[in-house]
Amino acid sequence: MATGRTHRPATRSRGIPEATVARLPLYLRALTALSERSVPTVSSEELAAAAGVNSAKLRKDFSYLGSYGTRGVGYDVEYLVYQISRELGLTQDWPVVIVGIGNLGAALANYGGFASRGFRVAALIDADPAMAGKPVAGIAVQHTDELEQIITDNGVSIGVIATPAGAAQQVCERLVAAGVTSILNFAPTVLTVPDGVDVRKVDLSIELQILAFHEQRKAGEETPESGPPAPVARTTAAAADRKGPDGDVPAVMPA
Amino acid sequence: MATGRTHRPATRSRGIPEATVARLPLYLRALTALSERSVPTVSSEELAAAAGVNSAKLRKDFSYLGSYGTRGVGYDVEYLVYQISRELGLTQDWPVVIVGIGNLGAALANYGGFASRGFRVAALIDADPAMAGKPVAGIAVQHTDELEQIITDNGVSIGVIATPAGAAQQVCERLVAAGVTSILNFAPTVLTVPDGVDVRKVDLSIELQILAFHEQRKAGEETPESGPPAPVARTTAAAADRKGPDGDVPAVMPA
DNA sequence: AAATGTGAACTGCTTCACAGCA
DNA sequence: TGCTGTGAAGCAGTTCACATTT
Repeated sequence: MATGRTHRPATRSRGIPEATVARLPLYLRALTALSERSVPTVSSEELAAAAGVNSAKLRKDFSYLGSYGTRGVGYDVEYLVYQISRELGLTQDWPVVIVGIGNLGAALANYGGFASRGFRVAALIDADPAMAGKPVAGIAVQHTDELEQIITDNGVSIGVIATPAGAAQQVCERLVAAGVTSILNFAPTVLTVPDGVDVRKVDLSIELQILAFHEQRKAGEETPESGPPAPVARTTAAAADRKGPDGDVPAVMPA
Repeated sequence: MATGRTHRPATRSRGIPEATVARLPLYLRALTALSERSVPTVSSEELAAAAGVNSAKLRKDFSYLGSYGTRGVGYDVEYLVYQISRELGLTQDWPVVIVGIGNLGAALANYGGFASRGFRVAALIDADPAMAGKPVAGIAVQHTDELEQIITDNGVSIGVIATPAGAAQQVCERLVAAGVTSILNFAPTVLTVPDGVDVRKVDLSIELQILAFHEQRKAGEETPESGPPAPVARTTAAAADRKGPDGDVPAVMPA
């Protein structure tokens, strides 16, 4: 096997827990809003509410960065904005390429919050020759043939994949071979990458399916009468010859 | 305070851990691919590889659903597809509305994997009167005024928010008031919802920022010489009057 | 008096390793 | 023999509660 991991092994990075890192952008966004309203200081309680977390967690998170608060007062907004930005590596500019300029790729290219905070769209790349040269979000689309050249010339280390699922792994391999070490994958596929390359995925249908799971349970609980929704009696029809502890066999697969 | 939580409190749902629920769609996708290739059975090892997880985790996950495998053999692909679909609530059809038909909303509407597996786009809604009536992905966009009517008439319980950040909370409240109990939020805002409503968020810039964090660390480690990247000497200039244990004050906020 | 920073307890998730079964 | 299913151990993340500091 090619020994490609798929997710970062959740190793603490320089002592900051992964879960904390994932919340820093949230805090940063809340702090930026406060900063724009010229609010000078904020308590863990207030900031936590704005970020949608609880205050103990927020304080613990900040404690990994250092002691940036003042007891009895709170946190200096501007100072924290800077510290978190620096911790996240946003004081430098990250050139990013987007591969696959369909509906989604175009939406991403047009997304404003992109350029604003440390990221810059260095190039848009698509496999369709008819797209080449067309401007999307003010940037001319380039053909996939030039992918390696673009990565190298611009020192790109972050790539966004917005291609169809079938093309994603191959695009991924070309990006990695050309020097990209962080990938944000919107294609509904598991990407296999070498060690040292980070992949994060965004997957609409997975999110919907998770929602459907909980939605289904709500429907089952409906009657606010019995406590737990009762084991739900999974046996619906003839469980017959199946070995499952319960459950029925479908005649035909749904969907 | 309005006592609105933001995230599900990670309560085990009918005994299935949240982390497991989040992986079921992944297994389902891998299994569906096997099913299409008419593969009859699969081992935990093979399936785990296809889904990008390790096999012990997969077996543990499946053990929460029941004993659906056969020792010495593996899992029956068709049977598992059905069991997972049912567990996720995909044997029924979920009507979904998408609010905010900009670049992103249109991309979502056009996304194929949507309709395929248990979800159906019941309506596209936008606040721009000029959009009303225009077909996107074969569906005529409707005006926000009709939101409540649409939700009620179609029995919609899942809503997708793809509006600008400023409009998201208000749209969210209208959706919830009209009966929606699950929301997938693409707007970069923290949504506040009443208990009983699930929110999941998809946020491009958060994902990029997390990648940037790790990318920055890679750059710091570059020289594979010293072990840990050395406390990085956070003091760059005059730390002066600041109380932080170290760290410098920026003259002007970056970004 | 107010709010941070943190040890300690707790909860949940992952991994191990092997007993049990086909 | 081969592979599942699962207790038990280990690890990461969250919450509690309070000593500490301004």
